Order: sequence, then structure tokens, then C-alpha cells
Amino acid sequence: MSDSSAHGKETRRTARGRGQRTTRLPPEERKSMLIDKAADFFAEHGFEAGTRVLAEEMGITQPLIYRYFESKEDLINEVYSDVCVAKWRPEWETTLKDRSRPLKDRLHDFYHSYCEVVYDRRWVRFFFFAGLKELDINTRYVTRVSERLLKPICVELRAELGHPEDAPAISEEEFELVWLMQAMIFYQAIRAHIYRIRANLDPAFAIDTAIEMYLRTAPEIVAKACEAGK
Amino acid sequence: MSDSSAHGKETRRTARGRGQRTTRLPPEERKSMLIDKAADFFAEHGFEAGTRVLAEEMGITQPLIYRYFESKEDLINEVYSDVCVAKWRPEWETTLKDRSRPLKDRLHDFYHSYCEVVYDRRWVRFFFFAGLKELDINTRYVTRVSERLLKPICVELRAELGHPEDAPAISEEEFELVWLMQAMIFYQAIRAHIYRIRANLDPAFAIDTAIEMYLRTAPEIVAKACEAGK
DNA sequence: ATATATTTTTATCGAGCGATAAATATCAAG
DNA sequence: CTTGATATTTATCGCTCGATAAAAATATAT
Repeated sequence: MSDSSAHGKETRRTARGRGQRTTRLPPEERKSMLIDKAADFFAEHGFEAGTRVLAEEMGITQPLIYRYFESKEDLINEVYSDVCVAKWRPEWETTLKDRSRPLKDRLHDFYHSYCEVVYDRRWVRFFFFAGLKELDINTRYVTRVSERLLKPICVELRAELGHPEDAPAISEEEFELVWLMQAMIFYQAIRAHIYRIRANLDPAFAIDTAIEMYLRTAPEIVAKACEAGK
Repeated sequence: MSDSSAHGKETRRTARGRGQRTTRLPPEERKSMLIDKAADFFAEHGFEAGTRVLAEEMGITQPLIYRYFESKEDLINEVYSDVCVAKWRPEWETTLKDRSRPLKDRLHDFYHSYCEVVYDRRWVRFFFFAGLKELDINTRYVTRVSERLLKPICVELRAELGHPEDAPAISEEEFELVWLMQAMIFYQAIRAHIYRIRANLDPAFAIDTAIEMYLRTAPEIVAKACEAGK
């Protein structure tokens, strides 16, 4: 209460007595603003952070949140969808499978697009907050990455290297290898937004180098997997 | 209160009326038990988890915690030291700098030892919980890894490849490259303990492959850095 | 057995949480 | 200018949190 007058004078507010009042907003606009601000807020302070502080940062009062969301959990779920799930681009899967182009080019295009999404403070932190809690939304996302992106890459790699499609199933080693590439690229985001140490280098270096390292190491591992199955 | 009788019958407790009482313990023993249980507890549920549940899981009452720790923050700090900071092994730094052996062997020894420490559920989760909060203990640890492990690796790599010591300072590219190796290896721990998907493959595969990929890619990047500075 | 020391529990405080209901201010239509 | 609809605030409930102080139970020494 001591800082209720210390907000400074926001443009959208009119000082009235000791209270301040927000200008009325049409519901959809207020709701989307709420989701947007809540995204920043929970990404920064975690899901346990209080709704009163969130409301204060938005310049509204806390009960107003509950006009637009049934519960805090409800709000967080909508925000998570907005920040993480909704950012999935179906083009990723088609790009990776387009055999009219060299795999290297496809990987470049895919990962540069992928990183536009995941090299985002909100995205990374939400993802890890959700992962540390046992929220299955996180597990489901990882499964999706695994099934729709990484496994297809393994398949495409074999095709690129001229191995028959019906060779033995993708080996654990092949799968681990593509996870290593994924690790190199995604770890940039972790360093930047969780460790808060940003590399002074273009993220493109990590992406390009990771792809290069993957494609150089792949042939022998794929070969071993294919001949082991015969 | 409904589950106060649902604990099952722990050996150390004697049922008395509706309450249960713990056998007395010498202070050091109680304190170390507290740190150990708290490590599991906070690693699992995060720092915001309540002291009452922690106490219940230990079979003691909540105020007893405050006989051994001034505050919850105090407890968490001691646990963090115990779980993360205290696990640092000085031998890592000496191993990496021992030029009587090939760098590849040193990296193997170092990373296998390093992973004995960090492929640990408590370690990983504590590290990320601390990172997501702005606890500087995390930042300090990352700085330490960077300064005492990764940068030395860059230096040793140059020596191994026969470049003069006084060549230009380690380039951003060289430094990024060693971070890529670190990423591949540490990401295993993230997958296992944050995503909760464990690879069915020996972690040694990731370690060995990551080192191999690093050493294969390194020469051209080191060469570029050294000739660029002339 | 009794007394003493100290571990552990019981009881409780004040603050903050998510959430609800009622009052109030604002905007648009007539 | 008045009226009706509704976005927003005020006031408050019940609960849980971290923390403290006093009471009780246990172990040890005599």
C-alpha cells in the first residue's frame, strides 16, 4: 500500500483519490493484453508468482483477472499454448522431407526457422518452468519434436546417404546423434535466457556448425546401423 | 489432516494418540538428514514448495526445521552448496592441463568424471531451479565452468594442434565450439531429468561422440583464428 | 528414582495467496 | 440528460505460508 501512489503516472490511468482506474477496454482486447503481459510475467518469475503483482504490473486490479479466466491455472494454460504450442510451424515437417533439395539445405532452413521461435526468452523459460513441474504439456512437446522432427531427420539422412528405406529400423545411435545436433543448437537458448550469458557471436554460427558436425559424423554411424541389421 | 494416519508405520515413529513422535536425534545427524531430504524435496518440487510438506515427508514437524536453519532461504542455500557447488572436483582442472597425455584422453577422463557429478537428478534440477530464479549462485557456477574448464580446453587444444601459445587470444568461434561440445554432453542430463525421457543408450556414447565431433571440427576453426590474428 | 538438559511438538501470529460477491464507474444508446 | 449494460474496483473469505514462543517429551547423569 505504500507504493500504490508510486506507480508513476501511466497514460491510461486517471488519478482519483488514492485509487487509480484503468480506462475501459473491450473484452477481447483486455484478454489478449492479459495473456501477453502474463506471458512475460510468468516467464520471468515462474508459475508460483502472485496474481496481485501481475495485475499491478498491468495497471489493473487482481479480481479483474478472474473475469477473463476461471482460475490462475486456466490463465497459465492459455499463456503456455500461446507462447509455446501455438508457435509450432507445420512447414518444418514438410521442409525436412522435401527430397528435391540436399538435406544440408533443408536442415539449414528448418533450424533457422525453428530458432526464430525457440530463441525467445518467453519460450525457453516457459518450456523449462513447465518441464520442472511435471506438466505433461512439456513431455508432449518433447515427444512431438522427437517424432515429427528428429526421427524424420534420421530417415532423410539415410535416404541422402543412399541407404535402402527398408533397412533396419533407426538405431539408437542414429537417434542419439540427431539429438546431439539438437542439443548444440537449443543449448544456445538455454545459455542466453536461463544462464543469462549471451554469446557475442551470431547464433547462426552455432546452427551452421552443428549441422556441419552432424553431417560429417553421420555416415559412419548410419553405415554401422545398416550393416548391423543385415 | 485426513492423511495424517495414512503415512504407514515408519520404523522411527511411535503412534501416540493422533500425533506421531520422532525418536530424538543428535543435532548433527538431524541436520545432515534434513539437508539430504530437503535436497530431494526441493529438487523435485522447486524452491517454492512448502516447509510443512517437507517436514511431513521427513517424519518431523515443521517448526523443527527452524531449530537447525534460520530461514527457508538459509536451508536452500546450504542444500544448494551441498548438491551443486561442493561437488566440484579440483582434479578436473589439473587433468585437462596435463600435457603428458593426448588431449583426447584428457577430455575423456574429464567428461566421464564430470558426468558422474552432473548426470544426477538433484544436481540438474537444482541447477535449473536456481537458474530460472535470478540466483547469482547459478551465474557464478556457469562463469566458473567457463573460466576454469572451457577456456583451458581451448588453450590445450591449440597446444595440441601445434599453434604457438602467444597467438591471438582465443576467438569467439573457438570458444563457441567448446560450448557446443559441452552442450551435447550436458543436454543428456536435461533430457533425463527435466524432460524425463531417458535414452536407452549408454551415456558414454554421447560423451565419446561429442568429443570426437569436437576434435574433428576444431582444427579448421583454430587455424582460422590463428591466421586471422597475424 | 530424580533432576537436568535439550530435542521435539503444540499453538499461534501476521502476511500473502487464489478466489468470490457486491458496489461503482464508465461507456453507448435513446 | 437519462438510462441500461458491463468493465472495473472495493471488500472480504478461507487457506496456506514462513516463522516464533511456549509447552511437552525424551535422553542422560547422578
